[in-house]
Amino acid sequence: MADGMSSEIPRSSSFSFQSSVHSAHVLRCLDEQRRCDALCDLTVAVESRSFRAHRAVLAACSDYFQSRVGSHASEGLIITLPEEVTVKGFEPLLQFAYTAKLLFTKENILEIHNCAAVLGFHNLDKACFEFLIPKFFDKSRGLQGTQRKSCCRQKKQVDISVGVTEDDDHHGAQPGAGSEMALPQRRSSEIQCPVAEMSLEIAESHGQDCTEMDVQTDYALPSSNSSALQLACGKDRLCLENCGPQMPFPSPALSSEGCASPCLPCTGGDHDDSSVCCGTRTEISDDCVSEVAVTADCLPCVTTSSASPASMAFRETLDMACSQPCGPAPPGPGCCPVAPFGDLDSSVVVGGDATLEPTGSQGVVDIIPSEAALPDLTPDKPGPERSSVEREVAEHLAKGFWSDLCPPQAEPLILEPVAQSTLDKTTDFHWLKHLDLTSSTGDCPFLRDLGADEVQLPNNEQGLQLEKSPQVSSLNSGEDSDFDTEGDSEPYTERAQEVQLPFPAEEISSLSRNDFQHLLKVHPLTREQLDFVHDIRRRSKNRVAAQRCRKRKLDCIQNLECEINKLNSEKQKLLQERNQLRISMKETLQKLSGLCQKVCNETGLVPEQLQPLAKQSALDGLPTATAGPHRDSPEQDTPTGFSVDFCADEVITATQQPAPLDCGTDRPVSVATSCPSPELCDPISIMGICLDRSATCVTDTGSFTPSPFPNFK
DNA sequence: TGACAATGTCATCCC
DNA sequence: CAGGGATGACATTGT
Repeated sequence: MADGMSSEIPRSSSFSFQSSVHSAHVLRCLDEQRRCDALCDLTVAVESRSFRAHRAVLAACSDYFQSRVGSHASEGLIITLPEEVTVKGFEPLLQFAYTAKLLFTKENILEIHNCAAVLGFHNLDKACFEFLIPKFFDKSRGLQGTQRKSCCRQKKQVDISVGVTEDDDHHGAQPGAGSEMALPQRRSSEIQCPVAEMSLEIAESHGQDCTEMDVQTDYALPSSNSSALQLACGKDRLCLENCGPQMPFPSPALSSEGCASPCLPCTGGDHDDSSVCCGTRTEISDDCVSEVAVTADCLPCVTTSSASPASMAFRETLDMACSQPCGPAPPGPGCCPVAPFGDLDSSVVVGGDATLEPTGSQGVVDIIPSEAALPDLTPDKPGPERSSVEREVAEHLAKGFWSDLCPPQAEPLILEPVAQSTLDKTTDFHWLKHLDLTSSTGDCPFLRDLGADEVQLPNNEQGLQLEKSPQVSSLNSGEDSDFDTEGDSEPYTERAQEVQLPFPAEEISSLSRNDFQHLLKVHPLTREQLDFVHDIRRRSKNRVAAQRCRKRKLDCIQNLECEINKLNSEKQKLLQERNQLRISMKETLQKLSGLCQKVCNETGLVPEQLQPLAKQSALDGLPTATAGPHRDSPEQDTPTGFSVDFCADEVITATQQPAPLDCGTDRPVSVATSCPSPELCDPISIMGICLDRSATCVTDTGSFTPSPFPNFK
């Protein structure tokens, strides 16, 4: 059985991990390097100032630098920018290049725009300036209208956030549009702008539609968040990346044709649903911050693809939210004000139900998994091809996944306590509690063990689910089948009619204990009725318990099989390691033999003259040297009682026959003091003996026996 | 028609 | 002590 399982383990599975926070981390590191002038290979001279930077970064952001640095290879390249480029305009652009954040004021926006145009800065011109500048200098709207409200009034700079600005505009324009409904949104914006300077956050890849957004909606310019755009693009797959701490909801303006930015290639999003086992690409996508794509050749089908109901439901909800009339209507849940770019950490609770709930004021998208969607994550049957490898990969990826969400080096998020607590939950797999792991996750190789071992529901919660959840599980679904199945329902029904139960028989098993007792109190029953009711309830409960028990048993068996596979693979590894060590030891021995021979030749010593050395060394360093007959080779016994146990081929023999080798006192290693044969008297052979003994001891016992010839190592 | 798996039920133990 | 969960054993049913 175990062998069968073992043989079914995909031997050549390939996996890929894609982290979208990586790019942000790299960018952050580059920015730090720039600030420290580390690894900077370019000096940009602007007016009277000079800026150190990395040419690769600037070349990647600017056509101008691309053309200027492309042909230069010198380290100390200095580029003097044209006169029309000013420090006031260039500095924010440089910062943008390293942070994707553009800090600007009304005073320097034009200069920035000018510099960006001259330098050919990507993703800025059409993306923002065509949108921002008219807003700044549009008399009808005016800067006053764009100023933030209470939350950001203390800012020294003119703080412009497109989303918030328009949000405020909106509030101002339609004060009567349900102030109560708008209140949470306003609170949200208050929460989300505690930063000293509000920066316009431009996603590098979703640029060119700000104007459209301007036309269609003024709410939420998604922060530097291409993922939201990708989501909103209505592409076939969920590909959310680089969400900020508060995931701005995709603007309806961007939800369809408005997204000009190419969605990043989401790995494996094109495959169909979870119907194929071999070659299936399994994705674990956080839908917001990072994406973990597991490509396994033969993993069982646990594919959360775009076609799965879970993700479909997710997207449907998003679409629905996107289609909300965010423009003139009061801001809906999806219309979050722009969030500080911050770090690419996540406060997004990921799940399957795709109900995007702004949890209070923090604007966190809280996606609660749904029991209805969950079964899609699980194959119908537990496949025998599950292995510990899968589990390990899943756990590893899950760990990396969440660690990606919460990189330890990240700056602390500015979150409401609620948001933080939500985040805390995410880091602890608590979100999985929302999944009905107690029932059917055993079918899911990626969730089964989490559900079984790590995500044990609290007792009360579990009991709640078992007793009250309408979608309790496949196990409890049996309760429903009590009265539906042909075998049981009719006798129950008939019997219920016979005893004239005053309440439906279904209630007997579906009610909790207290409710059941209350029911019995409310309805005075005869003895016959009471027996019948208790019988039904007992059998129903027992039926469910039996199902649970069987499932547990199966899970236990599978876990044990996984354990067997794991141990087998470990054993194979160790055997390979041992063989390699033996081979290397033999090579070392051969080299040593050559060296000894060389020593003999050069010094003119005969091998016998090296015997005292060998003897002394053996006595000093070889603890197993004993004087006694060799039990395996008595023919090698010497008159003095010393024997030489040496067989140069033993290494190879041991390699071919992995039977345990004796080491230590069982096989006394002795050194000849007299030479029964020239071969045994060869010092090289003697050293070889010792080394071989030493090697045997190391490989077989795991303990290291010091070589009697340390100088020859 | 027998083998096998799934499921229901009962008895029993334990909490 | 009653109620309920867990589990082994057996019976039944469907494939």
